[in-house]
Amino acid sequence: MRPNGGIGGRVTPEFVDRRHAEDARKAIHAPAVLRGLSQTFKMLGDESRLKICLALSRHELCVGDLAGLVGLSESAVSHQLRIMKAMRLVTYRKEGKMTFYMLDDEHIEDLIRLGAKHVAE
Amino acid sequence: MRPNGGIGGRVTPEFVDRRHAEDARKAIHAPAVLRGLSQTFKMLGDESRLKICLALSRHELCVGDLAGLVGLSESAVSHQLRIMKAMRLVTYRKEGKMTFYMLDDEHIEDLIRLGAKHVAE
DNA sequence: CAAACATATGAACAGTTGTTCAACTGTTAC
DNA sequence: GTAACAGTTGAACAACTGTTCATATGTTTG
Repeated sequence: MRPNGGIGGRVTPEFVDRRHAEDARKAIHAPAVLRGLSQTFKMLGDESRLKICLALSRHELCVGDLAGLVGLSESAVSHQLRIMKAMRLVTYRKEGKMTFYMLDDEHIEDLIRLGAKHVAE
Repeated sequence: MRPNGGIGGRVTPEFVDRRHAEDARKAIHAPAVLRGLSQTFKMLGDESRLKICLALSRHELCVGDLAGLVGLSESAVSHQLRIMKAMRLVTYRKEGKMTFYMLDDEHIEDLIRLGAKHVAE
């Protein structure tokens, strides 16, 4: 269960502080939830994707305008949008030769707003 | 300002939807805030770091116990803790040969809790 | 039909990331 | 002192990530 049988590192097989460790164990979510959580944060952990989310927070936008706003090529934006779509962060609507993207989840905006509070320290 | 002068891609120099683009521009934070935001999310975007944050949400813990809880070597945990310390996510307290780490910011827990809501869909 | 446009996509590439391994520092106990 | 322990650190490496470039798809206009 505990890796590192190497030269340095801990040898003791049990926890130093059993009570705290038990509490901590309970605080760690199930693997599936954990994966989803970290993936959601990872999506917002990229500056380009974060900008895309912010740009879409007001209205839907086409890929070209999105590219202009975030300062990326349309190709790069399109690649990111595909990932974000797969992660249920955005949806799209087709109209002629254009594709309009919009946020798929209102929670995302709350998440960014709360994150901003942390940054403001 | 808009990259991609290549073969494919948009040629139009202006925004298709000027109103929406203006609104979107306002919604995108200043570069410094943006960087801080994405870095904060990136910290939580790694499953190991996320587990460490969750484990520390109840009590302080020493490196060895932390390693046991998240299923990593102490070396790996120590490396992560160094990064998290630099990002002001955790602080530490030394006691003899042990080092006890704790969360440095109560906002982080709120952020994770809100993220969990998104995952629950 | 062809040309112009908006977007999508695949391969390739550079840069980053997280872990491991080995060695090292500092502390406690004998 | 020395041995055991707890933690830190640097180098190395594989895996992943985001962008670019070229090309492809589908739509509208003449």
